[in-house]
Amino acid sequence: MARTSGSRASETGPRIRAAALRLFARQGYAAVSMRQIAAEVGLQVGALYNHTPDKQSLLCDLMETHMTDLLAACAAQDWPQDPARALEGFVRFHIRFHAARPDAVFMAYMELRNLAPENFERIEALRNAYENRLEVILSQGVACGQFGLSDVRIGTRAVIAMLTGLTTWFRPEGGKTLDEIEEVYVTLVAQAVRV
Amino acid sequence: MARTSGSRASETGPRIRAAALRLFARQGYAAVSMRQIAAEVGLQVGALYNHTPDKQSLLCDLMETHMTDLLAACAAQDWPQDPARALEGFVRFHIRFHAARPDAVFMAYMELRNLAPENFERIEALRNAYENRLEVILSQGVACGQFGLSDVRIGTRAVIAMLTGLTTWFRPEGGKTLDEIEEVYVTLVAQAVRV
DNA sequence: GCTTGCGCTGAACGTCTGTTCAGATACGTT
DNA sequence: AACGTATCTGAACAGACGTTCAGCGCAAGC
Repeated sequence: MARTSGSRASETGPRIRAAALRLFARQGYAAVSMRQIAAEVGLQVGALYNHTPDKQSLLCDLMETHMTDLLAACAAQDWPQDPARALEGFVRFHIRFHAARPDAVFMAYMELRNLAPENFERIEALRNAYENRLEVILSQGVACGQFGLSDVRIGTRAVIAMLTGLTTWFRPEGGKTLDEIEEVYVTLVAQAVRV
Repeated sequence: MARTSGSRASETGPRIRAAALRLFARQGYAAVSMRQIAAEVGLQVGALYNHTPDKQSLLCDLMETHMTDLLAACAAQDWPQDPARALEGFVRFHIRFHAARPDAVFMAYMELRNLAPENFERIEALRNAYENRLEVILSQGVACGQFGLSDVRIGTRAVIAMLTGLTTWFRPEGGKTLDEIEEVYVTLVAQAVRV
């Protein structure tokens, strides 16, 4: 046997990445084998290497794609000048974006340590660029006296952690809708930083 | 060759667990081999099995010990009746306890998915017992009108996430001391839940 | 309709995995 | 001083790992 009927690189590549993403998120990079990914897509192991140079690149590609998507979507928003409204917008944006792709978020969060050093640096830079968005909003709010935060850097990290933590327990079938949760978080964050 | 001079189970056991903890925290359970742990302690692989039935038990032991320590320390505190003061105490306790054992916290947070199902259930129950402490404080505060939280369950998780996230970026050699960070967090949390 | 080459299979590679065990040795006990 | 047990070494096990590659077949381009 050989080439399967209907096989095309333009479809197989994305299917491999989708399978890898799901498996990496659920079991962790180190615990997932290339054979497992291949089986999920319905291929033999060797075929994966027509679409990725190696396992590490697969992880790195997924991480970079996720972070790039995040930054692009973030940039596409129109951000209010008013810090309080910008902060509210950030909370809503973050929650919506992350709730829409739980696997990617979970993987991006957990698998940083499995990146080769040079890949890690690149991904971390993207992450910092995103967190910097929030930091700018908070520092503007502090500068104009709207926010009473005593340390912007710590505040930024605290808010990010609070928001990102949502993805570790939120399940669509749970009692609360995402809209309800969003409102709670908007209030929590707004109050936390108010003067 | 055989038994090494000065070898004793009462010392080797803890040394193995300490090495495993450090390695699991840094590289992840699945990425750490038994040979690696043995090398860290200065043993051959086989010797590990005098002290643990298998790799999974090693992980589970470490997780359970951590959670048990956490609950014991938490119970040993004397908690103020006043919800606002109890909340402040909880924040301080959580930060101090977790900052003192970063490896254990990181492992307990990241490796839940690598527990066998029956182990997972037990550990998760311990975790829930801890989070319940905070939930009780928050709901008491809401009940007596001190806190203006619109949803206690979501608020609990948000606060826990915010506090636990601290361990992913806090390094003792960083610019801020733990005391300074503690004060910022106390304020952030107090404001977030106030009416 | 023939040819080219992409994308697949199936098998193989060397290495590493967790775990077991016979044999050797140092320690605690007597 | 001699014994027995606790603890270690060193080697072995079967299976899984990431990666490579010769060979085959299908689809697209002429």
